[in-house]
Amino acid sequence: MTDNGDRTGGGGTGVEGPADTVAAVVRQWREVLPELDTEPMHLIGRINRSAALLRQAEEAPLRRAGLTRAEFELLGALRRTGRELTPGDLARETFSSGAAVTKRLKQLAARDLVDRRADARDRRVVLVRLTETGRETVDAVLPQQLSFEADVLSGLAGDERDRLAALLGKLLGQLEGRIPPML
Amino acid sequence: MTDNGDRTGGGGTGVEGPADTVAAVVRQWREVLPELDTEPMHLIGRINRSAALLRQAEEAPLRRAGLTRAEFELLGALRRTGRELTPGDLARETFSSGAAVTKRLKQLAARDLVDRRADARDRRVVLVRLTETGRETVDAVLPQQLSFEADVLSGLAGDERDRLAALLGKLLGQLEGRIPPML
DNA sequence: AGCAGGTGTTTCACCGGTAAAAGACCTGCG
DNA sequence: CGCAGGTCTTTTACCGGTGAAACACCTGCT
Repeated sequence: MTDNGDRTGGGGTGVEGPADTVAAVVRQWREVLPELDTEPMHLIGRINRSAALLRQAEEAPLRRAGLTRAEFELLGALRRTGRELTPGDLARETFSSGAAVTKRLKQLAARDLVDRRADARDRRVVLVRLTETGRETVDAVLPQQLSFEADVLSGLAGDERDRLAALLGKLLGQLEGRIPPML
Repeated sequence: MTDNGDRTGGGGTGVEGPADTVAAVVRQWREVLPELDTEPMHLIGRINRSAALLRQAEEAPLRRAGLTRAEFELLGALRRTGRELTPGDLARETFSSGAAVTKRLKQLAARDLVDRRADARDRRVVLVRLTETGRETVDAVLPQQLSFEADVLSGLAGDERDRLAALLGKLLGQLEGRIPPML
């Protein structure tokens, strides 16, 4: 029982919330299909769009370092766990297929950013670790990412950020609980 | 399997915030690079992860309709504007390259979901519109998407949703203002 | 009129991702 | 022991996306 979908309520045009792209899209849908409850779009559309813009913006520092986002996530997983990981681990950490990981590892190894060695106990298993340059690369790029992120987020007050993070955490909890086929 | 599964023992103190994936990742970074300001990660990591999970979850109804997400967005743009659009328009609406739009249009036209005709005034431009079946397809899928979205969002109280949407709108405003190289 | 330069669309060559099969190896059970 | 079945990684075949070039067409200037 979602509460009444039509929250135009006050009838006022103009005194709307944010004038972002998503709001415009939702408005179009409402005009064409007024019987639909378009409320969820505001939230989910904004999440998707924010994510897309953030990714795109963060591409810049990565390109400078000659890295793909996916490659960086792989290196990041190695860096933050501080251990050697197997390709399988990395696939799980980065939410991508094993095949993709293999391909990336091949390239990263060719550029001497990671190192692969066979596991002694189980020769099916490969152990991947950062090389010195790999570690340096991550440590050089990450602060740039973070400072960019902090910059973007500076448009929100500290407590707004906190509330936003908390609410997203709650939502994410729902999502991760609901869709847990993997992991 | 990685025999050293001692992640249980390591982090025993449980009274943390949301127990989502992002929190765990941030915690790892903080341990390895304590001097970094990892605050932004909470927010941006959650946005990215939520977006990824949402996309993945919404893939299901789309597959049932035999559509890709990108194809659906293209059809959706046509549906919600209610007009004929050119490939260029569609590229801008769906934030993808012209080449991608051309490819998708070819497939959608082959399946008789869209219709292309040359513009009379300017024979360079193509006008794309939904066919009857195209319209029906969108109108059948969209409510499923929305009801799924409403379902996911039902974990949040109404005012939480509103605040979340408002905060994201503010953030999105910043982003769209900051990165406007395109559009 | 004719052409230089601009715009809209498509084609081309390539890149990275995936699912499924193949390959290599372990392990437990008869 | 020896092999059937499972696990981990890589290979294969293909798919969709992109940037840049090609193509087709318009328009303004001389």
